[in-house]
Amino acid sequence: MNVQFTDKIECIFKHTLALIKENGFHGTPMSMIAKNSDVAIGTIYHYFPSKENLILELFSYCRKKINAFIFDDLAEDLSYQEQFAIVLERFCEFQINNTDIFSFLEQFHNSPFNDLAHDRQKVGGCDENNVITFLLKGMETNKLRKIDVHVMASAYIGAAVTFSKSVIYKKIKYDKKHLDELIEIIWNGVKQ
Amino acid sequence: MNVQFTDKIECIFKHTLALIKENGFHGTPMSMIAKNSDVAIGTIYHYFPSKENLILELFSYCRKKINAFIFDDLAEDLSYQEQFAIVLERFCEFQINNTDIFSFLEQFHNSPFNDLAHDRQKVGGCDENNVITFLLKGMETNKLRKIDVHVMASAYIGAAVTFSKSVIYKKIKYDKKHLDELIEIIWNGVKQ
DNA sequence: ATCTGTAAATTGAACGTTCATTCGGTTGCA
DNA sequence: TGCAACCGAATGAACGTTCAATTTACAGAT
Repeated sequence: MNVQFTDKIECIFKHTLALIKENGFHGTPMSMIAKNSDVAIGTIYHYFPSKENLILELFSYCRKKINAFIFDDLAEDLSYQEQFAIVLERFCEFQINNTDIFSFLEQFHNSPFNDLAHDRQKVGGCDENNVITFLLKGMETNKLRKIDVHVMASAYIGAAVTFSKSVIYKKIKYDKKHLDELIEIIWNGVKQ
Repeated sequence: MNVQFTDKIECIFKHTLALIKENGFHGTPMSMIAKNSDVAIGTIYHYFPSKENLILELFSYCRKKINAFIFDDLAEDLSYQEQFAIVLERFCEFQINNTDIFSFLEQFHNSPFNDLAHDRQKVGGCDENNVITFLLKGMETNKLRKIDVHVMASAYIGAAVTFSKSVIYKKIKYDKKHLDELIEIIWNGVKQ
């Protein structure tokens, strides 16, 4: 299967995300994906051998997007604490501005599809290795307390995921004040 | 619809949970629920007008269970900090020991069913009001910092949910040491 | 430029399966 | 006797997938 994304495949991905956010996995038949993407059903099956494979490829596509957004161009010259805040902020920002991807990833993680994804290295839709590596670096340089890194990652990512959901469901307004409060809670909890 | 749970309805609920955890919403037909519960399909439709209604009632059932487990008999004579730790611990313990309920609630929250649940008061499957009330009490008595209570709830519940997932997916061993680390992170982050 | 042959892309009607739901009938109990 | 609980084969709609046919893309030959 071809994996450099042509316009057509990207188009199918985008409409699939929108439909799944609206109707869930089961609620979005291939026929609807085809219609919304302005292609025939046969075309989708030309690129993806099955619906399951489409979902799996879509998952991989989403994961690349979120990881690139969070970790690409992470200014190495900033202090660790500043980077710590930026990663959390980008994480929330991505989820809040890409609710269809966020919704898809959440559904994916809590479905049997999750077992089919070969690489199980993930927390909250984001490639876990990047987060773990980042936190370990903080421990080695004595910026963070030395505790189990997966426990720390739970607090870090878990807070971000739930905060984002609260914003999306309108329980929290997304502004700098609230974000800074969240970052401060976590930083106070994990700093050396 | 009758809502005092007979043995039969409880049996249907239990098997539905197990099946949904294994196969997801779409992967569990009514016929399979009937077979595993040792009743006829017609019997299920005698108690529930539709599959959707069954899911909705099941959601309500699960929510009552988790709330009762966490907040019933919460010793009022303990210090606030001790209660803070116990609520978090019970939250994690429930999820880890009831993975089928946890899995169902996670799927439910990230599906279109969620929009059908009338009362949207929830964080991480647990009735939000209880958590919010508990945290507000901590602020009023100067045990907790006075920041937006929903932000604090994000950190509190989010950490617990993600921690539980990490335990379930075997990234963290569930023992007192790890749990205490998690509690300490959050407590350090929010204490006055 | 024009033609030609081949492979890739695209189409959508048709197929077979699965599933939620129905309903006419049976059992058990008050 | 009546009513609620219970049964499961039958129904019909929805869905994933197939495939034979058609169009497009394009390289090489003229």
